[in-house]
Amino acid sequence: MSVYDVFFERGFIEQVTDEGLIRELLQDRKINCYIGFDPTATSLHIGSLVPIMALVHMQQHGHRPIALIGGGTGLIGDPSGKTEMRQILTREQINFNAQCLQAQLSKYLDFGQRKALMVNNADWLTTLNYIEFLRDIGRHFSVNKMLSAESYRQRLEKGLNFIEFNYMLLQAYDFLYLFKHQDCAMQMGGNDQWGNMLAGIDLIRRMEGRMAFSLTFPLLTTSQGHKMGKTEKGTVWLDRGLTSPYDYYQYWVNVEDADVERFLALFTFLPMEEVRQARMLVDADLNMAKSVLAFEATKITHGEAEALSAWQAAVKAFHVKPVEAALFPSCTIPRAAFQEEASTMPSLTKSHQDLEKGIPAFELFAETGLCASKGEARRLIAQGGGYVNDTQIKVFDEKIMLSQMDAHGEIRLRKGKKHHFMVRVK
RNA sequence: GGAGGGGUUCCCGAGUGGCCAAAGGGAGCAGACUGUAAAUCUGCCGGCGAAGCCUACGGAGGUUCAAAUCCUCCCCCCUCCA
Repeated sequence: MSVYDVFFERGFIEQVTDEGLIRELLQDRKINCYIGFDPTATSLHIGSLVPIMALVHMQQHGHRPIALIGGGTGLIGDPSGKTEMRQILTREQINFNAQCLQAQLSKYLDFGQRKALMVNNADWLTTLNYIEFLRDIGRHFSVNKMLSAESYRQRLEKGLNFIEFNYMLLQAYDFLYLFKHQDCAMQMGGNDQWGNMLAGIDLIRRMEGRMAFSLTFPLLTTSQGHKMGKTEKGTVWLDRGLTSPYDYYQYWVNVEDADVERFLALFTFLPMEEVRQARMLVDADLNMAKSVLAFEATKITHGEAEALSAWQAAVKAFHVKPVEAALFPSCTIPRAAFQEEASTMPSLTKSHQDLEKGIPAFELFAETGLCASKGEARRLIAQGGGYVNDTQIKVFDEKIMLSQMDAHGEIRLRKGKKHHFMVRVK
């Protein structure tokens, strides 16, 4: 089974330039294939997981993935799919971000023995000579054609800066560069990159007289139409420092019913026969599939140990039904109820004396970060959303006392149904 | 370069001297109902607090008892013309 078949049955493919040829290519040869990642932050988020998984699949099938960090194009800003010009980051920021992303990608891909490559387009883009570039590369681009590209057309309504207008040329040049220097025959990426990819293929044909290929992934939205990963508030990062493994796990557990099967296919390596089992589960039983999804996804990003801890914490906090042995047999999630006390719930340590005096509940909620401010904590408690050890807090300044500590020296706080926090007493 | 129109709280978007911490929608959070789901209904949704105070309407000044609202200068964006 070729990686193309894998992509196909797992729902990775949105568009391809030439299905027949790409199918053959991936079946008959081992190729080099690249995806670009923008260094706009120190970490990638869930939105980048589809491309990452795609590269991992490529590698598993013996192809060589090339992860391109857009250290050079990041200086420009990609207008595709954006309604406004992106904020331009400084060179230092971009460089720093690029380093972070490199480290992050190493967790998914094996870069040893050139089994995968990491390149940064700053290496070749920042030394370009403007006049030469215009003469050699720019001459192949028709402005008329560029303006008709969807990615630019949207922006023409609101205004498009010249700097961004050049983005397509640079990305096309990237492809050409990798085609020539790394024998890279295919580019993959989100569907919003389609126009840019075609520009690269075009450029390669004009300048090298040879054929290159591209494949795009669907732009993931939840079945509610919300985009995944990147929201102002709830960005789910791949970096454990920005989104804890526990929260990461929780994100997947809370996925909408309608998305479970699709996400199992995209974000885990479970065999498709098992993934399809999700379809048989209805109502509350579907939560078992969500546990499996969360466990496997967390395992891939944070490792098995973290996935286990996150699962334990979830079992402890919610009354989770264990996943039946017959379901998803390839998944390594524990099948029995979990006994021991162990938790990766976010926690905080308070001193014995503080609790002897008692801490007003709203202050503690604000301090733990469960609430963003004391005002928010008051409102939360007033509305009945604050709990200590599963008991609803009645008054906003109710004192949290030492007497509420359990045998393990812990006091559990809860905001609503889903957000838990552990206060440890020292 | 010229003319016109804009920049409002996380986003969209009302507001043109006091009734404005600022309508409405979205997003978010909580409650009810549930299955840690969705949908629906309800409440909340700048900060600190008892009242009240502070911080906010692109930036800096000014007028006024009082300014998101008026004036001056500056920055940025859009449209049309060159």
